Amino acid sequence: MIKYNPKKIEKKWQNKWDKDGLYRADDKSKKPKYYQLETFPYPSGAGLHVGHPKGYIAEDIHARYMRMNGREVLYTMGWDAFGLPTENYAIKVGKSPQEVARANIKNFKRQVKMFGLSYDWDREIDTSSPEYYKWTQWLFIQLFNAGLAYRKTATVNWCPKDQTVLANEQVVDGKCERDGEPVIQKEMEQWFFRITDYTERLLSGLEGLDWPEATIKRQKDWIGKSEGAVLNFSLNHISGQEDGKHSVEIFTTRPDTLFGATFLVVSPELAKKWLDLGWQASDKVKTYIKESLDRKELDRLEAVGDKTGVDADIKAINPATEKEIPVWIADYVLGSYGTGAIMAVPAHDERDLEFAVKFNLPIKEVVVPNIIDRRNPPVKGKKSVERRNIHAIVRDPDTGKYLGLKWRKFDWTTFPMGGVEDGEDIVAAAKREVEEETGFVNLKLVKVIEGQVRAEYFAAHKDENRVAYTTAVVFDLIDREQVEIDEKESSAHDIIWLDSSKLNYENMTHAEVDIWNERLHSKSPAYTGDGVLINSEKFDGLDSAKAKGEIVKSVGGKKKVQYRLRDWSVSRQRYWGVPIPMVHCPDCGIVPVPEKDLPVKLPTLKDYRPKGKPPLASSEKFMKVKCPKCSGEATRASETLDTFVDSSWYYLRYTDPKNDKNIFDKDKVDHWMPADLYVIGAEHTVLHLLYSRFITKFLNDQGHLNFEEPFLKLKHVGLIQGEDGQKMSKSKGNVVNPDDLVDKMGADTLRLYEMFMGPFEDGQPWDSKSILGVYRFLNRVWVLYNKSEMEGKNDELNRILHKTIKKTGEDIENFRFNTAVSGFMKLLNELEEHERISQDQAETFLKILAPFAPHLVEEIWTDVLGHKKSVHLESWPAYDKKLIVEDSADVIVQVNGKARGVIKLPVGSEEAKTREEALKEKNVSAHLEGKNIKKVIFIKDRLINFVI
RNA sequence: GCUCGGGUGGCGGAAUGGUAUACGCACAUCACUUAAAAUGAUGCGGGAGAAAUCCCAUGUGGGUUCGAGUCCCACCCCGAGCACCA
Repeated sequence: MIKYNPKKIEKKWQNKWDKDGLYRADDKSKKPKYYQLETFPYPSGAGLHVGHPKGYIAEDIHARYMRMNGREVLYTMGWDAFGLPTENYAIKVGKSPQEVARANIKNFKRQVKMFGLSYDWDREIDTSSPEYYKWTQWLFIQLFNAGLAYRKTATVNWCPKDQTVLANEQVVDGKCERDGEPVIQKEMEQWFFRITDYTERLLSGLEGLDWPEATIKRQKDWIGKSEGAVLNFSLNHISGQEDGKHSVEIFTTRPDTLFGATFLVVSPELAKKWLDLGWQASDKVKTYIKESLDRKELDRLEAVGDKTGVDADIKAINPATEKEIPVWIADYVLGSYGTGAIMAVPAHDERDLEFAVKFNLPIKEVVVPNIIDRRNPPVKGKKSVERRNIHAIVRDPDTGKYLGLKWRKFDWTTFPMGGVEDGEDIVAAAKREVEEETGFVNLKLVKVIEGQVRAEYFAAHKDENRVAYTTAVVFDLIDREQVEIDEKESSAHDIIWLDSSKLNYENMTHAEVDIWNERLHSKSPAYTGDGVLINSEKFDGLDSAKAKGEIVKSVGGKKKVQYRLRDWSVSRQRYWGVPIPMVHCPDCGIVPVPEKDLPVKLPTLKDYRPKGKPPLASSEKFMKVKCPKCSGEATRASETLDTFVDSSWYYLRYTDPKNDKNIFDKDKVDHWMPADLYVIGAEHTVLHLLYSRFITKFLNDQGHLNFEEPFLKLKHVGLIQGEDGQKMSKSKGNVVNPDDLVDKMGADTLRLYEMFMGPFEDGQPWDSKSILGVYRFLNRVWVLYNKSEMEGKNDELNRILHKTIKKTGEDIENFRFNTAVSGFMKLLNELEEHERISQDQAETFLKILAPFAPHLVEEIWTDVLGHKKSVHLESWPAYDKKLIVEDSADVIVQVNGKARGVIKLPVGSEEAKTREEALKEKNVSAHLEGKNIKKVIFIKDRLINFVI
C-alpha cells in the first residue's frame, strides 16, 4: 500500500485545480450568487505564521460547502500593499518600497497558495498598482466634487517617529497605534473626508445586519450620539470689560438639571480663544491655560480622576435661577467636544461632583428618583399629602444588627421614621424619631445618605396617600440606654433587630430601602438617573424626561444632537501611498486632476524618507504641473492618502477587477454585492468597517451602487497564540512557521487542526503535539480507503453516517468547525470497526470531508475510487431523515433526580411501559426499596424520574 | 472607573434544563520490534470498595426546579473594549 504523502499529492492537485479553473467565479452563472469576503492581508516582510490562515481556512471550507450546495461563489484574494510598515522596512534594509512590496506579495502568495484555498486568482488585486489606485484617486475626486473631501487647518495627531499625521482612530492611549510613540498635537492644514455627514445613516444602517453584537455596539459607541441641548449663559464681571456683553454656550444632555447648575466649566482651549479676543485674565489663569494646553494627550489621560482647574474670576448667570454662578477653567472639559464648555451640576454628575468637592463649590440637588410603592400603592380617592421624611438606620455595633419596627396593626417592618418639622435639622429629626418610637437616646451619627428619594404610597395608619421625600440617616448605637416611650408608640409596634441581609424591599415595607443599600455601597453619591424635579421652582414635581424639553424652551435654548465621531483625516506626509490627485493653482485654487490624466503615478524617488515635509514635495519633476483649468504654472498635492482609503472600497473592485474604463461595472457590482459573509479580525471593528460603510453609502448616493450596506454577515476570527499562551510575535520568539509544517504533515493536516483547536471566534494556544492527532486521523482515513473493500452494504453504518452529514452541514453554517471535525473522528472510529462499507457510503464520507481536507479527498476520490471528475464539483449529500431516527431510545432512570440506570426501549414507549421496565432495573429498585413514590416525572424517550 | 465576554480533567475543549468530562492531546500498561519510532489494544476527574456500586466535583456562596455546567442573585478571578464626550 502506498503511504500517505501529502507533500506529493497536494502540489499536484493545486496545479490541476488551477489549470482547470475550478474555482473561477462566473459573472453570468444562473446559480444564486454567494460573495465571501476575507480581510485582504497586508503583506509584511515577516511572511505568514500559523495564526494567519485560520480565518482563510474557515472561509475556504465555507466556500467549498456553498459551492457544493449550488451557489456560484465569489471568493478572492488581494493585497493591501501600501503603507508605513513596508516603507519603514524598506528604509531599514535600504531598498525601495516597490521592491520590498513586490517581494512580500510574492512570498505571501506562495504561502497562501500552499493551503489549498479555493480563490479565484483571476481577480487578484493590489492596492499599490496604478490600475487599482487610479480608482482610489477617482474616488477621492468624486468625494471632492461632492464637497465631502475638504481641507482645513486643524489640530491633528502627529507621530514624531513616523513623521506623519494619524487619524483619531489610529491613536491608542495617546500613542501611535503602530509603534507606540507618544502622539503630539500639531496645527496643520489637512485633507478630511466629511464622514460626519453620514452619522445618522451609519447608525441606522447597523439595524438588521448579522454582525456580532459587540461589534455593532462598538460602532455605535464610536459614533457616540448623544441628544441634548445648547444653552446660553450670559457672563458678568469679566475683569476690565463691560458687564452683560458676553455670553457662553454650553452643551448638556441634562437640561432638566439646569436649576442645579452651580458653576460653569470652560475648557482650556476655549479659554485660550477668549484670551486671544482680548480677555484680561490674571497671571494665574493664564499660566493654567498655557500649562494644560502644553500637556500631551497622554498626560491628560493619565490624570483622569485627579481634577485640576482654576477660578476664571468671571461670573455667569444661570438662566433658570437668574443667580450668579462662578466660571472655572479645567481640563476635564474637552475643547473638541460640544461647545467646549459645560454647566456643572455636581449633584447629578460624578465628574462635576468630584470637582465641586475639591474646590469647595456649592452642590444643589434637583432630581430625585421616584418610586411608586407596588405593595402599598396610592389609593384612588384618598387625599394626597406631601411630606419631608427621614428614615433612621440604627446599627448596634455589638451584634451588627439593625433596629426595626414590627407593626402590630399592619404587616409592616420599618425603620424608625417620621416627618421633618419645619426648620428642623435632618439629623435632629432622625434622633427625635428614634427616641420617640424606640426610646434609644445615645446615638452616634455615621452618615447622612446623600440624596432624597421620592416615593408615592398609601399610609394606612393615617388613611392617606403620601408623596414622601425621604432622606436616610445612619447611626451607631452608643449604648442600650432607653427612655420610656409614649403608650401610643409602644402599642403600635414592637422593636426588632434585623440582620443586614434583611435590609431590602423583600423584607421591609419601605420602597426606598433598596436605594439606601445601593447608595451605601456606591462610590459616588451623585445621582445620575432620571426622576422627578425638586428645587426647580415651577418645574418641581415634573418628570425629568419631560422637564428636559420644557426647561430648554423656557430659557430659549435649542435642542442639539452631538456626535463623538469626527471627520476622517486622510492626508499622510509619507511616500508609500496613493498620491492625492489635486493641483494647487495660484489663480484657480485647488483643482482636481482630470479623469483622463489619472492615475497620478507615484514617482520613483531615490530618497523617499520623511523629513518633516512630505517626500513627494522634494521631487520637482513630480510637483511641477500645468493647472488643469488655466494651464498656468501650478503644483501638485504632495501628500499621500491614508491606506484605509485603499481598503475602504477593495471589496467592490473584486466584482470587476480588470475594468480600466470605470471603477467597476454597475451590473457586476450590483450582481455580487453586498458581500454575504465577511470574516475579519476583531481589531478591525471600528476603523475599516466604518470607513467602508461610509464609502459604500457615498457611492450609493452618487448612483454607482444600489445598496447601502456592504457586509451583511460578519464573523470574527479568534487569534491563535504561541505555545506559551502569548500573542505570536517575532520578539517573543514563539512564532510557528507554516512552511515547515505543511512540508512535513501537509496542508490538510494544518487545515483540520486549526479548525479542531476550539471555537472559531475564540483564541487558543498552538500545540505542536496536538496537531499529531489530526495527522493520525488523516492517515487512518487514507489507510481505510486503501485497504477496505468497497463492496456490499452496511445498514448499521447508515445511521451515524447520515447523522454526520446533517451535523457537518449545520456546523459549517454556524462556524462550529471544531465539533464538525470531532464528528468526523467519531464517524471514522465507527467505520473502522466494520469490515466492509459500501461504495456509496465511502463516497458520502469523502464528500463531507472534502471541504476540510480537499487534497487528500481528491486523491482518494480519483485514485482509489476511480472518478474522472473532481470531488469538488460534487453536490453536498442529502441526509435521509428516516435513517437518522433511532428505533430504540436510551431512557435515563432517575430516583430523586439522580441517575440510577439506563434502559433501552422502543422509540415512543409510553409512561406505563417505561415505568414497568424501569422498576425492573436492579439498581433502581434498590433505591426505591420500601419507599413511597410521590411523583413520577416522565419525558418520552428520554427520562423517567421517581421522586420519593 | 464603566461596558461586554469567559471560568468544566494535566492540556485544547464537548454537552436542546435530563447519565458532566464527547473528540483529541499528554500520560500509563500491553502487543508488534533485538531496540526505538510508527502502529494497534486497554486504562485514564477525586475518594471508598474485591466487585456491584456509592459519595464528591463544572471559580465561590445562595436561590428556582423532580432535576442546574446550563436559569436567577451576590461575590472572586481572568480576558477584551471604552476611558473625563457633559
